[in-house]
Amino acid sequence: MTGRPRRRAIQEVTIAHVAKRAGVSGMTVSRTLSGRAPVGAATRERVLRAIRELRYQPNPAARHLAGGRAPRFGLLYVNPSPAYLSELLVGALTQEGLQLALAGAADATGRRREVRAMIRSGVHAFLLPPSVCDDPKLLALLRESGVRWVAVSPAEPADHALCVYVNDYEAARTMTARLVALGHHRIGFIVGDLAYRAAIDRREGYLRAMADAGLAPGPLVRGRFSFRSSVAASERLLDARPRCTAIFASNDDMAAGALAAAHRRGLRVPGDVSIVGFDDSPIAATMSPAITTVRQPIAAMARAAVELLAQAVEAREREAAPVHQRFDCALVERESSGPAASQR
Amino acid sequence: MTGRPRRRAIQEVTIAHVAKRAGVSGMTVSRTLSGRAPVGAATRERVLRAIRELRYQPNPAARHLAGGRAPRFGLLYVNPSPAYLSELLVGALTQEGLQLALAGAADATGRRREVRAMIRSGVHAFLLPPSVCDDPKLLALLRESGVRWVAVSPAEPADHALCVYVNDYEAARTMTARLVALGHHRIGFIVGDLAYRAAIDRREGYLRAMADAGLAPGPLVRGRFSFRSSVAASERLLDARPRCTAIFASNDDMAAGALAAAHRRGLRVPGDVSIVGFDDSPIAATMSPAITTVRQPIAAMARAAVELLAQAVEAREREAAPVHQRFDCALVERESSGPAASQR
DNA sequence: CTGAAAGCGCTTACAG
DNA sequence: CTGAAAGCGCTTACAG
Repeated sequence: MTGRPRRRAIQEVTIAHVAKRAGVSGMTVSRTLSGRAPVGAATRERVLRAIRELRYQPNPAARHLAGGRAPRFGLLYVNPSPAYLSELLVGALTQEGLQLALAGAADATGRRREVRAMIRSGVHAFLLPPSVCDDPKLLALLRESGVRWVAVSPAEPADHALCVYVNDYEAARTMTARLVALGHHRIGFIVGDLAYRAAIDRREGYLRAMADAGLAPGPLVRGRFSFRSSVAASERLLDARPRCTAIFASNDDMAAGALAAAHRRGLRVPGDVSIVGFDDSPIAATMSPAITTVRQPIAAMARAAVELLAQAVEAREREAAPVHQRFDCALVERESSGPAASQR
Repeated sequence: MTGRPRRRAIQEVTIAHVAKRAGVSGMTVSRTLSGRAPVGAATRERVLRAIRELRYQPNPAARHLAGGRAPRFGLLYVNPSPAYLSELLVGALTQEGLQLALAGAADATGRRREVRAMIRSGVHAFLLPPSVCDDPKLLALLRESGVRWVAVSPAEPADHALCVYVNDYEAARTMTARLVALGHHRIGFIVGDLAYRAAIDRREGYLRAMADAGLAPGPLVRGRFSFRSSVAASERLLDARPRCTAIFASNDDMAAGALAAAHRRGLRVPGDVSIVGFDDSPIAATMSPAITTVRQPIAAMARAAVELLAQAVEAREREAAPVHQRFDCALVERESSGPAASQR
């Protein structure tokens, strides 16, 4: 007689069920799944079929405990835009079974304290979004602790063994070229906060495209990435003569500010002036007219970042080969841009 | 001699270290931590001290495996605002060691498929944000599967054993009363999409406050929660005579639309007309003037939701006592509201 | 009030 | 190419 089980299962189908059905040991199932050791072709087939038939799904907690795989990752965030954070999280959490510990201390000291606590509780690796990944003290702490990290859009890719980032330069160049193709010759540019690499790269991309088109760069004014900073800057831009037929703002908040400024001046968008932004933040689709902008593949970057990290942790080498993965942006053409007035 | 360990530890300090230092068994440490069984006061003290001295942090994966605690939760999302989703995630992930599986299928059928897969992989319970929690077929599936869920701001709280929601009615009443206190007697209202309970409750709260103040409800116009829908509606509101001195929009996107309409009409905000919204979405702080609005404690609700769910799962009863937890909103006064013109 | 044993589901050595 | 054993860190029965 079977004594009643001393413990109740937490999962209906385990590796043991699969093994039994395939007529092999649990080991072989594990190996088939991981691909980390040779398995005979016929055996492999039987195992895979059993997995399919039973709809087996491995238990991440058990994997974590047994092998230090299915790692627990930490994500530190500092006051990012909510849209950015949510895309980052959605992208990262796509990884099946990933355990993510979040920390968002306000100051750098608190952040280091949280990191220490996370490491003690078994966090294997960290995902560092912009600005967090540029804190040298934090990086030093991670280095000492022998813990891995991947930087997302860092200021200085060279500081990191693993990083994913976006080609701001190329995207700004493409956007500018698109405006030129629409017949715009005088294109104003609103610079962002030059403390960020992205602001610099976007400006460079714009300048390159203007030079390539044989055009004089339109007036450049300085914003601080905020709606408010942009309104005044945009009014200066709109008052300059000859007037710009297009304005390229370094982010969407500033593009929205330019839109407001244009409305105050009684200008139609895009009839009198085209306005474009960067980031595809929620405000871009919300405004009326909806703003043409550049979309970063944030979720894809987060997914790739998690993937890189998982591989690095699995490899278990002290110094993995550095990987710097660059992602391309996409133009999102909406209503705020159109042919230059002279072309209509 | 000590043979080299056959396996490397994945954690520096485990429950065994704590037990040894406190001179007790691992069991006693576990009991001290869980509070699920009596432990002598003196023993308890020693254990707690050892935990502090060694900075012990329990391993969530081991807990999950051993007890079915530290549960794995699923979060289904459907196209929410990114700000809402990120706050929800941040709030939920506050729970130490929580494993969260995300799914965001576009259609209801895909969603049910994802839910089935998650259940098979050991997800214990689900967090259902608005609109997902109002899908009867999905609820039926969860019910059949014997799985728990908590609804966040459902249309019909009565459909759920566990839910957290916000007091939209009360918040709208408070906001309206605040405008009245600022001297506004003619307050226009932009209704949202009445398919949502929130839209209805906000309107009712507004009407209640006007009645309480002995004021005739100002013109009510209909929007669809979008910026665009609001611009035309607001222009009608602003053209009505006697003119409103304040406009209360049922969400921030519509308040931003009202702001744009006021600017087009050459009206100053809040000099000529006050404009307020609801939600404290990113656009509210971005616009200039920054929009006065109502802030929902989304992260706190998510935290509470996870807590409720964890308790329900732990209790392991088929039918836990229903808990409907209501949260209060906070007024966020920014620049877009001020005293009525007549009061200045 | 406290503990020795068994087990959660998986993977890593170690053998064949 | 395959498997029996041990173990990851914790908790749940079962005894005292």
